[in-house]
Amino acid sequence: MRKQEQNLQMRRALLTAAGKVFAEKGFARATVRAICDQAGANVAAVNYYFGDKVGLYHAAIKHWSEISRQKYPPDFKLGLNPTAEERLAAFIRSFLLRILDKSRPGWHGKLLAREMVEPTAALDELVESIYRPMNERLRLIVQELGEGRLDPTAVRLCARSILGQCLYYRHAGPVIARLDPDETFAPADMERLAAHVTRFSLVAIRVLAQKTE
Amino acid sequence: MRKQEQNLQMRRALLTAAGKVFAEKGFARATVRAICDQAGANVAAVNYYFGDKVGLYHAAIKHWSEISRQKYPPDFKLGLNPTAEERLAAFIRSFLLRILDKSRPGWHGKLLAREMVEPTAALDELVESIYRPMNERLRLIVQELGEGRLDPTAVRLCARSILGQCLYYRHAGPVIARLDPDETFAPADMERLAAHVTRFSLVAIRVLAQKTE
DNA sequence: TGTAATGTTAAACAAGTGTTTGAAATAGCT
DNA sequence: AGCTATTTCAAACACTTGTTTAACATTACA
Repeated sequence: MRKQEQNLQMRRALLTAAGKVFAEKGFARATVRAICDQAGANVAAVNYYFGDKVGLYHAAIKHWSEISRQKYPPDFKLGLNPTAEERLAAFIRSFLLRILDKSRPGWHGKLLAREMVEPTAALDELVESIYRPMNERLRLIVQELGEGRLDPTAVRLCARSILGQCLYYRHAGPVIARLDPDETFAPADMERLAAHVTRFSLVAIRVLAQKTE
Repeated sequence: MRKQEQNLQMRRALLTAAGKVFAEKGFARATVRAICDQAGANVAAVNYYFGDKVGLYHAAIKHWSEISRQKYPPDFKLGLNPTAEERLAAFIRSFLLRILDKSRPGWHGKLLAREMVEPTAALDELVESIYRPMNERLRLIVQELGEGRLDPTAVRLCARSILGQCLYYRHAGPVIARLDPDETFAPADMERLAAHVTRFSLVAIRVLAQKTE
């Protein structure tokens, strides 16, 4: 095997193992030994390829957020000249699917949830590359839905109300599982979820825009 | 000093120190040494009074959730025979104040947020003693607001939409701070926040109840 | 007052952590 | 083939962790 391939292959294996272990255990409780075992590598591999544990952590977060963004673009299934309603529906749908993804790209959602509760230096970069653009996109949609009758503060609050409804399923997962143990989260359920959040938010924004005129 | 007093006093000191350190660092990164230093106790104190580290953790969670519940009853400032709208407003207000409290009782909010991301055995008890009653109370309010025109699934989804809007400020705090660095969370701001969530949810529930009839 | 129970302390322990090291193995290249 | 650069490996290192221990101090109580 060529050296260059070998290098890339081990890097990938480490990033994959790191994504899994960090998502499961968090930064503190994840051990480089567990990650290296998972990757079929020696304990020293992490230091050799990524300098140290936090280097690997940053690389893993960046890697999987890239993957996740590619899999769930925020304008998924949108035609040309979509209405604000359609854009809101697409935004909520892709956001929900992204943060609740249970496959590999879903590690990003777990990693991010942990960053929220216990921020590291990685969060600053994540906010700029992911959250700020996303937030801006959502605010434009809300603003358009309000037809100019919502002041900036109201727009911001409404955007948060939307994000909060989605993120609840990510952050409060364990509580939901205990309160409603029989509930499933199959693809069809996800669509129903997205539909609810969309309708709930849509009517609220419309009525709020009417009232404050 | 009497032995009994001494015992209670040290228990309290440890619970206070544990609340602070666990809330700041989480279970894994919190060290019993840091807690004992904070409490002015010897390293062996934790094992003497609470058996081991997890024993202290459980005791601290239970203790501060008790304190928090006493400080923010869900029917705060409600008169006799309140309307569903008033009960919703009171619920949201006290919930927001509770999870965003920055003083000692606020440790409960942080501890709970950590339990969501990384559940321990303590979560089961917390769900039964806190979340299930709270969820039930909220569902009744939503049901009444829907005037019987919302099926159980819709009621559950709406209740989650409300909780999600509130919890966003707790879970996404670091992101909010980076996106809107100038924003303050003084008492007056909290009231505005509660007012927004209440209005947003109220109109959404009302319109949704009309549409599905 | 004297014995028992209770609380406190410093020291040590055993296990696990991230990281380093220096030798061995492999691939690249002339 | 022979030399160099890169990658792998087992072992060890330095450190922190939760917990235990056994001596000591204090209070309880007869």
